[in-house]
Amino acid sequence: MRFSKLFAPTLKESPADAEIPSHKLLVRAGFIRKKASGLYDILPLGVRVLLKIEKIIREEMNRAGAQEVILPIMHPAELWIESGRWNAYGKEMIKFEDRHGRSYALGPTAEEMITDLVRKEVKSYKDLPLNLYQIGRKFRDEIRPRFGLMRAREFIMKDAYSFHTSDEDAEREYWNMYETYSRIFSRMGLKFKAVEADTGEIGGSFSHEFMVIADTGEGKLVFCEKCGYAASTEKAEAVKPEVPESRESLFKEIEKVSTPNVKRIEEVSNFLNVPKNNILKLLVYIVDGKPVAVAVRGDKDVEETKLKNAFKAKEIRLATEEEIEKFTGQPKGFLSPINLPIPVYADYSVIPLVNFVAGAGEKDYHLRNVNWGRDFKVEKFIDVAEVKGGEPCPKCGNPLTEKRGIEVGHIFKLGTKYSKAMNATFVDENGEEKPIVMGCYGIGVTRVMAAAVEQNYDENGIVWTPEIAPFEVIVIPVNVKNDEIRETAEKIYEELKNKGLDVLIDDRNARPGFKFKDADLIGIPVQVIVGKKVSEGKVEIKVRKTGEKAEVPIEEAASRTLETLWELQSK
RNA sequence: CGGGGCGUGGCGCAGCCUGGUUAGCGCGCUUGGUUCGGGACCAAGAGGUCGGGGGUUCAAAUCCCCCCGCCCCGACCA
Repeated sequence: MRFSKLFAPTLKESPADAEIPSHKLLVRAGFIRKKASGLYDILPLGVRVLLKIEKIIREEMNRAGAQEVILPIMHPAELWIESGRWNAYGKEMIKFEDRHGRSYALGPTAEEMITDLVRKEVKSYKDLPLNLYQIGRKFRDEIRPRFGLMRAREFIMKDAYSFHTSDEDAEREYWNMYETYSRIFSRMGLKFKAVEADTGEIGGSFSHEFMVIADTGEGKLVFCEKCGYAASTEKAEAVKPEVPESRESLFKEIEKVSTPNVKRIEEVSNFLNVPKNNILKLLVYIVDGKPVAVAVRGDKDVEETKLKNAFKAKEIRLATEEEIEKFTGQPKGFLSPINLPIPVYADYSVIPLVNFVAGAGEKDYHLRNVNWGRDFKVEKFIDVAEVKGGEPCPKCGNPLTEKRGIEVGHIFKLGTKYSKAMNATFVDENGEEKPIVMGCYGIGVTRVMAAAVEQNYDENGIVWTPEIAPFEVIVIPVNVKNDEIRETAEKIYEELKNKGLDVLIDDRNARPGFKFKDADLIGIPVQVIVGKKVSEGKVEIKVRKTGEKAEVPIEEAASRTLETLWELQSK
């Protein structure tokens, strides 16, 4: 490809509406343009990267035995009504009608569509197992699209669905996909972690998220360097503490203290000079319409996904101030677990607490030396606090490491949720009709592109790994008006193309500095710079990532470039 | 949905508070020339319904109201 013909409008300045590096750089370097909130034009450079990402995905999915299909983006409403998700999926789904008044949705995911296909065509155990995937656009009307490609309303996803005669076989495929995903992200040169995850809207029994480690990630994860345990904080389990021996003997008398206008844990801690971890934080949640009190240690945060799961609830939310007063008869900010008219569920972190501070149930007062069991009843101890770095690993006890990550892949073992709802069955060896057991597996293709940038950039621009770079090499003649330089560059360009590389030649009549800036910004991994030293028979090979330069004889330029790429890939 | 911010040539911004001639600046673009190893310089140009609508006023980019778009924070610590 010749740069003079390439539609890659680069910008000197970052767009005003971009916040995170991947968004700024992808726009600046001419990979994407915003069309509207959460909607992006993808320009040729962006398409090149996406195609490379898709190529790796296809190769690995095919190798794993999956087969590609293309399903409509327009989903008939009936299927979603049948699965019960037409309303359950909610406002995130874009719905519309055709001229006949028939309802459709723009597919946010395709369990219904694929299950419909398979239930019609698959009748016997002999047709199973089956793993079908597609790579295409998905639509989700996000509450708040943000961070460029990271959370867009239209995006490209690879979604795969597998079908099995048994739970065991579905599990086998689950791990097959786990391995496949690991290979996919490794091949892309990304630093990632597979973490145990919540199953969320999709449902199913267990799942893993593949997270690309990056500070700007929306997700948090913890992992154990020792035993390999890794989980999303939406899922990570806390170690259940022992009830302290003879704790009753330590109990002191409750003492009521005046705490005028002191509400927040931070304020209480300072005012009473008590560490946050000896204060009870009491929250009122509305769990599927019913109020419950949730107690956690003062220095902990409630992880709402864990809470939702602990109650097997459909919907949970914090109570409003009015609701709190209505259901508890106590003022917000001074809630006491004592004599609460609603049940108190306590997080594991409350178990070891003795003589702690809690609200007094009346304005401007707290209590010291409160003890669960003696002063109030705990309905049940549940694990609902967010696990943080430094806390013990639930598997081996080693302190956990905490990182932020971008979810680029998610695999689920679905079980029979959809096959039962949609009556997708097969006949087994004994002539018995059974529901098909399913799994599903997604990769956010456009998000991978953003995540890759988020993980690989510097002050000069993007630094692509060779595997997904839009071009593997750029040949830069520093002055195209100099015949010797131009001709040498053209020769090397042809040679590199003949070696099968994706190569760009910057044949623009521009100053060298201008070309260097663009090459760095776009992030092409290897630059072959053809300058004045051609007269001495030499050109320069520069590695974008490290800035290392090597002078090589013209004849070796192509082979040395190839070697350089090899080295970059093996790292 | 709640809160905050922004909207001025293609891009990034100033001007607005305190209304007053031709609405500025940098980048980019066009033409000519000089340059040519880290986003050159000189000269001459083109390009704007100041997001939209309504209002106040002799006069509105500027003040008021409504709407639209975009961004950020939040929808959590009782």
